[in-house]
Amino acid sequence: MDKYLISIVGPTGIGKTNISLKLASYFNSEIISADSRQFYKEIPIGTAAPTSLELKLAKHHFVHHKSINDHYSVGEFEKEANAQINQCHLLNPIVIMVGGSGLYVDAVVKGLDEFPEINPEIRSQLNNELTTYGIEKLQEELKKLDPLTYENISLKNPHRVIRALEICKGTNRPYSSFLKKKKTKRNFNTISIGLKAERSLIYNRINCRVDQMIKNGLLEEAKSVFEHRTLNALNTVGYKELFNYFKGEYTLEFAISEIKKNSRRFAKRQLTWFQKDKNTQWFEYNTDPKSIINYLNSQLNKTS
RNA sequence: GGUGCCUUAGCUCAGUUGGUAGAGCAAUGGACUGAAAAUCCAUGUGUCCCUGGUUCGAUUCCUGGAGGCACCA
Repeated sequence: MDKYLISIVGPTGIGKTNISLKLASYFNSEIISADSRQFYKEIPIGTAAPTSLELKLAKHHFVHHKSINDHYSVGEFEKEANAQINQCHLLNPIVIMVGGSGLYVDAVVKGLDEFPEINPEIRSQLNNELTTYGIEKLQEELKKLDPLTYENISLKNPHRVIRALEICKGTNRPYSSFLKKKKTKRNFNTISIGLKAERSLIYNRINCRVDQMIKNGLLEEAKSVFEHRTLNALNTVGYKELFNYFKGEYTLEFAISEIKKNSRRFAKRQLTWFQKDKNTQWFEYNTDPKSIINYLNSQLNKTS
């Protein structure tokens, strides 16, 4: 039988974890997480990571395998996840991936171009330049070093401009010269499943889930990592707002409503990303898992 | 019961010396190649409370009504 990766996508709070467990149980599969915040073991509550009980129901990878102090990137994830999927395929031709981070999902399914490691010093220098001279200075630099990228990216987006510049400076080659855009060959076929729901329903679920997180001890969790608040891993919905509360800039009530709002906006961005992929088969959030399994079986038979 | 003020976008409100209206927030659409729960771009959605009157024309002025707030009884 061919090897398969079943990729489950959808906005935050729609029930991806639950479906992934049902499918894992049916196919006796292991689960790869593609969630850029559930990697971090210090922040399980605010990231709605699978509970210890759920983690016991199926073997999970890339959940709580990193510390907020670790450097991690989508490039490393792509390599590790692929290695892990190949490993899992030795035991079972079907592996399940769940995740809400579109870039991370695509990295595994579609692949990224190869970039060399860049000394992090370069990025922090560019960030200093940004704060002292403004984005225009960086835009001019990019125009000189890589006119092609200058034409193609959003120049008002500091992350994009700095990423391109750090490659140019770190390699003495234009960023654009690394973009091959060739189809990455994988050892497996991917079947994409999307979970959807009416917008108002998604928003209600998000609002309720945030209240539940507060009851489950999100404040204590956020407090315990407050001293590390400048780390990238903590530039995360649910934490940054509470940090403002701890600093006295927000009332608790306002912080909570901001968490809800930012979660809603995050869900909207996820939908924008996932809707692009025309290969995804969409199901209502409350679809009986049996229907999804039927669909998957029909796809598995078709291609093998 | 009396007096005064208010009623305009989902919310808080501005405004039109009479020519059917605009801010903030919320919301919506989009982008995305190692920061991605990050970062960035774009977009105004409206019985201007109702009813008559004046007027070429009323959301705006006037009459009456409804609702809200405050003070006085």
